[in-house]
Amino acid sequence: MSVTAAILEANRRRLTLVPRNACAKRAGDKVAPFPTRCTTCNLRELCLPCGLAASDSDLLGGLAYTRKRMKRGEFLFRAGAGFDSLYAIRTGFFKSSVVLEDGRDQVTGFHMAGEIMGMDGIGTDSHSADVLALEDSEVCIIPYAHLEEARMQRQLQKVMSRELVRDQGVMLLLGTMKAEERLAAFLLNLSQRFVARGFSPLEFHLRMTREEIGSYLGLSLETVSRLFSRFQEDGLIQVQQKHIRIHDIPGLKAVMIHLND
Amino acid sequence: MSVTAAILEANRRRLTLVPRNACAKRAGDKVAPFPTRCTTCNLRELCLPCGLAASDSDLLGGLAYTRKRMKRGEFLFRAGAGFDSLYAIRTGFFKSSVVLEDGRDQVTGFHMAGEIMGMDGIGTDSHSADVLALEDSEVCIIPYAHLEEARMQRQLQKVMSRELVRDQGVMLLLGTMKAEERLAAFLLNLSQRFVARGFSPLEFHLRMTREEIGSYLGLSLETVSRLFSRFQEDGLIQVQQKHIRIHDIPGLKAVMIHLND
DNA sequence: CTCCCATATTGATTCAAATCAAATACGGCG
DNA sequence: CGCCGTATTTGATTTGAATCAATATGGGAG
Repeated sequence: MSVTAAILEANRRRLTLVPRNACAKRAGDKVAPFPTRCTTCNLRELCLPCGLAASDSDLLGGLAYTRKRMKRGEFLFRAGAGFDSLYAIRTGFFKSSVVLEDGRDQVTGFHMAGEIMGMDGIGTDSHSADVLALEDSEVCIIPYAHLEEARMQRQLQKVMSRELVRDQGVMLLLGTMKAEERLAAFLLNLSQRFVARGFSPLEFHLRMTREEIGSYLGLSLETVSRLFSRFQEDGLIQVQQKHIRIHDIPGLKAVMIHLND
Repeated sequence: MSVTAAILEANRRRLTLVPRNACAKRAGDKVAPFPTRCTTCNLRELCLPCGLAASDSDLLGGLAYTRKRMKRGEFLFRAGAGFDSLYAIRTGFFKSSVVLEDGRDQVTGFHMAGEIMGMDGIGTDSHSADVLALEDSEVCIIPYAHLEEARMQRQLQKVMSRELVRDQGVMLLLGTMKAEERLAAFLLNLSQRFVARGFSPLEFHLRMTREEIGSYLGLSLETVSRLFSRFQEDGLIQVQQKHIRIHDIPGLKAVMIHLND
């Protein structure tokens, strides 16, 4: 696989794993009254890639987890909070970000259904980033202590490894790409992630603001806005506020890898 | 812990884990004739953080691994190569990098004694980055398939999680910091990693070129060179080619978090 | 020991993107 | 339904860093 393709693929592959058996319910708020069983989850396809798919249905059969509903604008966890659990997104959209003392912050990722969040907490037993719901969402709570099954451990390592590869892609983007290349890469990445979830790859709603896109891409919000306008003028996309329609995927790829010299 | 401190700490904590028992020797080249035992390794302190330290000495006792010597300029592995093993650095210095089609490349990390490399390969069974020895080095080969012990699995997850946190720090650096802040953060990070290994935090030799530093920091080599000169004029450091002497740690921290407005 | 090539420094100029500054458009709420 | 605050677009200007260019320095090969 080419490196560019690898970057594009990275997010699509950031798939989910499932927890070991039913979790203890967490103290208090907004959790589902009963655990949800993995066998009836409509994210099964996305949630059980590679190793844990068909061949391990015996394991799958016994799995269930506690859900938690989140309102838009609510934090799943904050940097510094203690680490207990991983979170698999059932529905919704999240952003993660880290903050510097002086207030500058950097969006480090956007997350959608089937993806795992919270792995930053494993190493130090506390989270290093904030995670915020960008729309009303629902997550599965996967207590880390309950991940004992060896197949689960391996699966988690795969997910974490892919996250490392995805981060390499972001570093490449931030370190070597020009503004227009960054935005093109961003749109292509979103497109691939949507199609992997059964949504149209050519038409979707952005859940984040221009400012959040800019933060993620290391650009000012004005630059993001201008680039959307320019891409539209060039016939690559159609933009109306947060609604995006992609007209020319090859054209965006050409912008991204700078073939348009 | 503050975010800035977290960034600085991230690399220091990127510590090693040990493999499960003696590994089969690999076909052919430059490996040590006999496996090296963990109990006699002088990186033990660095290699066995947290959970696997004193309390797990029973596990430690049985551990040994195959070593491999590397010459400066040699690749440990290339992007696309199949994944078998993780590598713990015994001695030496490495850089990892990813390459885009058009030749642009990005240094994604520098690695020194006690750190683990190769975790990018776990997710897809093939490596996504190149890893190159920047000086004559020696690594321990840790076949991934041999990591069965649950404590080892947990330990690996901790190491990978810290790598994720470290990457967040790099994204913050690339996404929000100005050139001088990036170089200050880089020097402070190196300083902390050296001191954790028993070297002076105030005086060290850079193993990488200005171009490699620039690539890692998302800057041109000329900018890196100019900033070294400016830091020297400002009395923060003393530079003579690759030899660095730090004179003012607080000053560098002030540059990094932009307190000098 | 000396030559040679890669590496590093420094200067001049250009350029991409940030910042500063309005104006406009939405979306949520009373 | 209209108001208000937030988000977005667009324009003007500044600026930080890249690029282009010319030396200088040093380490390694022979």
